[in-house]
Amino acid sequence: MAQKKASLKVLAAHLGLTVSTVSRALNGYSDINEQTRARVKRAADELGYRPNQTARRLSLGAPETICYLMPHDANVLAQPFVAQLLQGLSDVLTKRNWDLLIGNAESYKDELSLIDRLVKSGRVGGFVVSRPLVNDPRIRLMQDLKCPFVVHGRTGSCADYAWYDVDGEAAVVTAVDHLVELGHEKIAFIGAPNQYQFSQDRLCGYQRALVENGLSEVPGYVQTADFSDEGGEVAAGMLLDLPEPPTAIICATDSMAFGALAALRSQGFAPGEDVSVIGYDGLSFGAHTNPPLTTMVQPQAHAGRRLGDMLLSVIDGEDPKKHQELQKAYLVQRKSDGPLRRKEVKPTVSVREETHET
Amino acid sequence: MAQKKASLKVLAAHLGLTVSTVSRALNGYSDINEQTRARVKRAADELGYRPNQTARRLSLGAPETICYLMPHDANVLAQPFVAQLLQGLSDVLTKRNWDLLIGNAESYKDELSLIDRLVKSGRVGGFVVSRPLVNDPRIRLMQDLKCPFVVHGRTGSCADYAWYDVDGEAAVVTAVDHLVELGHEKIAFIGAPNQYQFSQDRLCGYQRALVENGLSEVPGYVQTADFSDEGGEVAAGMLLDLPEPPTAIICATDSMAFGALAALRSQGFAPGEDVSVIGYDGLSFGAHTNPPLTTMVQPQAHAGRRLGDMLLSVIDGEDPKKHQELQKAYLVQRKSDGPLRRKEVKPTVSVREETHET
DNA sequence: CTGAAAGCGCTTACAG
DNA sequence: CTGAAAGCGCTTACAG
Repeated sequence: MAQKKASLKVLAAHLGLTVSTVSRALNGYSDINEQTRARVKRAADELGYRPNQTARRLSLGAPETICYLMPHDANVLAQPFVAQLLQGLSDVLTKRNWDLLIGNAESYKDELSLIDRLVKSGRVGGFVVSRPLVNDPRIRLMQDLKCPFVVHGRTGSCADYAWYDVDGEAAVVTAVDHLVELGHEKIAFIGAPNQYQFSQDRLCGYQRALVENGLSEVPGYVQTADFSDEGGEVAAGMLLDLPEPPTAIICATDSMAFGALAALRSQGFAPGEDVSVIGYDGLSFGAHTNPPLTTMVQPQAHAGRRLGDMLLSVIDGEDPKKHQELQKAYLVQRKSDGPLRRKEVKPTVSVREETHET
Repeated sequence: MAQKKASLKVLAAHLGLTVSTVSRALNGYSDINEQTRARVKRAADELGYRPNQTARRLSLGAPETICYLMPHDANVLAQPFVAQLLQGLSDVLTKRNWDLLIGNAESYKDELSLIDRLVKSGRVGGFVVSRPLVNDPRIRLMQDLKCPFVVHGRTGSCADYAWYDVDGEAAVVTAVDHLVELGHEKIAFIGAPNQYQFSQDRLCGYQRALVENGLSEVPGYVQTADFSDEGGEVAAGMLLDLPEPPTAIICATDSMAFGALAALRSQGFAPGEDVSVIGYDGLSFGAHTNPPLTTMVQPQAHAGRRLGDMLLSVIDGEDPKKHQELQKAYLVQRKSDGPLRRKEVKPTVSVREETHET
């Protein structure tokens, strides 16, 4: 077993050199005799020396650490992207020997003070923030603090900072166009809470696509729900209770679409036949719903790595405006969409009970 | 806006005191005049002073940071518990002003060197490790390094360290008993890769329950698959191809159960009627499968907080053996289980195509 | 090419 | 009750 603490001092004593020579040898300074450097490196290996990062960072005046701000607003379980994002971020940071910190607060207010503390206490050199609000106080704070950051998503005005996003507006246009091609005209939309920019984007896509397809918006066809399946179920229920229920429903998230499918089935409609449903996210789990969910897939396998690269670039002093990346979502057709049934849609099957969690 | 750097030195100069007095005033030392302390605190507030944690930690010789080792073995997306766990951990740590670091490696080998580096470089004072192997080299390493840790799960010999686990053996016994009550005798088991201790535990539960119910193990009734739905689907397919296919299948994870449901449907069996399926995890998403999945629910809402509390206690010097906690899983019945059909099970429905992701 | 020294921003015995 | 000083383990000008 290696003995407890292998510091520069110990190494230096062991080698009959000074701390400063050892440090420079290890850090690749060119003014060190190559023979000396080799001796130092070997000794460092033998003693299992690992430079104390705390001391190093204090000396450098750089925390070499970035923080991922965990989404706290909604059910975290409905956000399977988090683990994947963290892996990608971590991959990028580990190569530089930087650390990835988790920032977690219970409210936006707490989150602001967390950010302030992390920056002013010198613990963090940059942030990644997901799913921003239309007008996001966290972003304003980080700008005030002049702390580098990159946004996973965008806000209303996103010209001045680095971001990585998927084009939600275009994606929903794609979904509407697809439904129109299938003959649908009564197309409804279940949106996410409107404080989120992505909710706005997706809603805009819906509205724009209606116009482009010469359809007019039917009162009551736009519902808003929280991210959960229950939210989607309730909202879909409202749609079905309308005097003229829609023949197709687009949901702003897959979770909500799961709920919409449940609502349809429990009222005796066959999703994908009587009423089409299209989700948004591309959760792999959607392959297992009843019927399997047609959805707009977000290509987010690389989001974490891209965000990490962008943030490191910004920290290195590059212009954040040069790091803005918009990805496209694409339609994956499973079984929850289908051609319009020309006859009037009425529940024909007997109403089945579906089990849901309490 | 607060001016850039409010250090102890700046504060002290501002107040006409020394750094050491200011430091002690802020840190609640009793030998400070209360009036002075009040002055200092007010000034600190006004200047937006936040103690530099890097310096503090260097001085204290304690990183005040713990690391969560991300599972890297399987599809991270199939591990929705990660985000929840991180939140719980973070909650506990934030209160103490400790940091939560993410450790991520691509292999166990890399992970070992990561652990070594994090400990020896003084960046981390403890670890949380999930889903241990039967004989886990990470645990041995942390023990060798004398670095505090807590295990989310257990290994074969778990007497000497702190852990938090759900009793997988008991859970599967519950599942088998339930199926036996429903009249099933031909009960199969799809296990997870056997290097994981939890796989062993759940398999043991299956075998023990068979014995306790006077059933004998049928050759081919135990399949092993990776965590994915595809794995479960393939394994279930093998079971159905047996000369005497089972009438009930228990899966070691919900993901695998999703695949098993798909396999059954694609071969024309009605899950929950022709063949019962019980999963393990309690993913809320299981309410949306076809049919909704009956499953053993792990109560893991508090896992993160408990693990955090335990780790902090161990770091504080408490005996790890005193921090071992075994939770019970419970059965949530949805629609994928049902009474044994006494007649011979044959696919009667025409074979339907199910869509899966590529 | 190597060494002696100052400094990063804290904490904490030790004086007075 | 407050101050002067040493130390945590590094980095990095500055000498020689």
